[in-house]
Amino acid sequence: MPAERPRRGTPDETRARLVQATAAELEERGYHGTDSNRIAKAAGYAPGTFYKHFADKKAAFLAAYDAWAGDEWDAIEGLMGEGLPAKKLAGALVALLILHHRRSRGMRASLRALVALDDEVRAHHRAARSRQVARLSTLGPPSRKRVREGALLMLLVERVCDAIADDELASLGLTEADARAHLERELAAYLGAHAA
Amino acid sequence: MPAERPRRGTPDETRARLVQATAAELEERGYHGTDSNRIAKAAGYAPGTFYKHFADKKAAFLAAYDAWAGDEWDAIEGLMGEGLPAKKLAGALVALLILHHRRSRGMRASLRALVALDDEVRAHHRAARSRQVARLSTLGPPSRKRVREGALLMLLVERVCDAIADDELASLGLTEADARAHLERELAAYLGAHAA
Amino acid sequence: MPAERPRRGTPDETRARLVQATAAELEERGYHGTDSNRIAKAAGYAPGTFYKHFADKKAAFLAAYDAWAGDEWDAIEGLMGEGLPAKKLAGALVALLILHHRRSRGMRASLRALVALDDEVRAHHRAARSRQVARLSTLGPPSRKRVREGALLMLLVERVCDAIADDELASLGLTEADARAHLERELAAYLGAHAA
Amino acid sequence: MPAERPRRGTPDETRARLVQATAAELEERGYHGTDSNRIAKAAGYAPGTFYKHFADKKAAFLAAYDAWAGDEWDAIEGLMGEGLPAKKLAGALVALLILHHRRSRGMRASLRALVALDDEVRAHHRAARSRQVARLSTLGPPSRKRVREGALLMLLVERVCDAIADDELASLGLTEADARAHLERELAAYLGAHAA
DNA sequence: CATGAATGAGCCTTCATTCAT
DNA sequence: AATGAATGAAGGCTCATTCAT
Repeated sequence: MPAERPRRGTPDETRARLVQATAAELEERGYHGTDSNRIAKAAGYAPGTFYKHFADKKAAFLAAYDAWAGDEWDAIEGLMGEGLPAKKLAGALVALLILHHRRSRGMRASLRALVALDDEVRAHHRAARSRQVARLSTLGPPSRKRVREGALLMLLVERVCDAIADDELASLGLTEADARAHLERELAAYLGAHAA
Repeated sequence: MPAERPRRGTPDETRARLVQATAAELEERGYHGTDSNRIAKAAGYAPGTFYKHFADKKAAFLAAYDAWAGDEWDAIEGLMGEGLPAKKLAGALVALLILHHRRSRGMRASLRALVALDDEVRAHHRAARSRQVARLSTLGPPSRKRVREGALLMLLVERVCDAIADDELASLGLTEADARAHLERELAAYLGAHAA
Repeated sequence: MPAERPRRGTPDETRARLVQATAAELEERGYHGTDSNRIAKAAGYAPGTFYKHFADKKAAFLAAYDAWAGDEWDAIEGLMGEGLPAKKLAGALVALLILHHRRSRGMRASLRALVALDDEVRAHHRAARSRQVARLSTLGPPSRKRVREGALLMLLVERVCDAIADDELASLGLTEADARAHLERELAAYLGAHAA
Repeated sequence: MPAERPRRGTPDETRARLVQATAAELEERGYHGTDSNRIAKAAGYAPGTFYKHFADKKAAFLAAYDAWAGDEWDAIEGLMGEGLPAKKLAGALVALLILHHRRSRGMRASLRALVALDDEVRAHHRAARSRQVARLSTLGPPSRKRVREGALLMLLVERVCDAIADDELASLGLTEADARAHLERELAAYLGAHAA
């Protein structure tokens, strides 16, 4: 389904379309399941255009990852700035994160595979991680202990959201309600302690 | 390093060597980073031999996964059968799991990528998961609540062990000691409640 | 290093800059090692500009070749018009030619490859060759024999200068002094016979 | 014209066919004018087969070059071992070399282009050169002076044979008879001096 | 006159898989 | 049971060239 293509546009628009097409392809077929020609075509361009905007396939992947991670954290911060009470906030955050993970199963799966095997992707991911922790720290008094708890909580939340997004729960004997409730409880505790 | 192998042996020996070579290659280069010829050579066989023992590359991967998961759970059950007190047991389990994860970074990364994108691998993985939960249930009184807690704990443990094995902790502002302590605490709580 | 250039100028200036950039790129990377976009950028222009001035890549190559060959023969004639004695003249000529070859390794290598395989380049080159022989003939009494000797001498000089410029001598067991001396002797003999 | 292909042969035969096809393609279209798929097909094989025998396109080129240079020098040595008188020998050598060059215009043109721009090819060529000079030295008393003369003669012979093979003579105002006579004279002088 | 985004054919190379021996 | 030469579809990437502005 080659999208309607503008015969000429600003580089930024073109790049944005390619990044989006990359994300969509990643979602549907994963990093090793698509190819740059396919991505270009999905965005409405010829193969060569892809390489005017990315040095290689990996670069497009990283750009899509950055866009995705950026969106997620913008949404998180937006939500946390609304001044909701801990319990409500926890519920809203969990809902937000699950939604986000549901929309990025393929990307997250590819990310893990590449992080484990590719040094460049790994370095990129680690840097993004550090930035996330830093953003987390700005959301409250950054004591060493709180950062520790926050980071560990992030890992839990991430893994459980993945399990939900990947329909893994049934095989674990869990329902989505179980999982949500657990996350909300843990999050509320973390957020409440901060408020206290 | 094409292993020097007896060119003839029982089919089971051959298959076992191929499975092991698959695991080793997976570890070093990941599923998309190796190829069946390479695996065959590493095991000391010709390319054709690989396809005498596996229908395709994926089948070899699944066999390697099964062997790996089986080993892990055998070790877990062995440890839990030793009758250690909750705290000691928690420490031993954490050590065991970290070790196991360290030895299977590549396999686990490949697993996640394939589970998310490949229906066959997903079905296989889900079945294995259910078996793991079942094994967990036999270790104590299988109340619904305990199974739930156990499953959620498994997810946490899995994710944190991955972070340790993948050297992800530093980017999260954590030390390995932090992570271990957290897991041991959670595990001990779970195991202690059971004992009571 | 995209040269900073006046974006507007007379077409001739633009063309001259492109020809020069072509020569420079040819030198550094050879005909098949550069591309028209690169040449345009090096000259300070956009890709399209290249094709406003040359029908295709080959045309730019031929223009660069013509400029180069023209320069060389102008220099040769300039030197020969100075009325030096045969021996001195031979020395000066050899020095001049070596210098010229040193500055055009890439161009000469590309030339040979294209002449052998491309009819258009070949025809162009043959025409240039004939002009060179004609110029040579004007430098003395154009007896058939002398033209013959001159042409054969040109081939020797060309090949030995190439060997010098390409650092090929060592592998032949020769020093640069050997090669120079040989050329100077042969040239002096040719020139001396003419004077006589 | 995909050649009749043996469904299975010894690696050496296959490789030999590929080397020969490489030489033929080089001849007809030059290094940058063919591609590995085309060579494989011309030899009667699929694309993948090419890469079972050569690491890359360059390796096949070098193999073809080695075969060509080896053949030429074997023929030269064979001739020189026949004990012909200097004059006859010179004539036979010139005929042999011209024939050889006529059959390898494309290869020689590609060689020069690659030697000038590719370090690996250059190193390979230089090593071959040294071996040729060494072979030349074994053909007579290896005084420094003789080696020098021999090497310079090699350059002349090479260039003039190229000019003959490339039909360059006419544009130089020379006939093939002129060129042959010149080479024979120089060669006979070199060989005669040795005999003396 | 010059731009530069876009093109798309095509090259180099890989690798899961087959099959005659 | 094992071999290993061979396959061939396909993927990553390049680059000469065009054309709307």
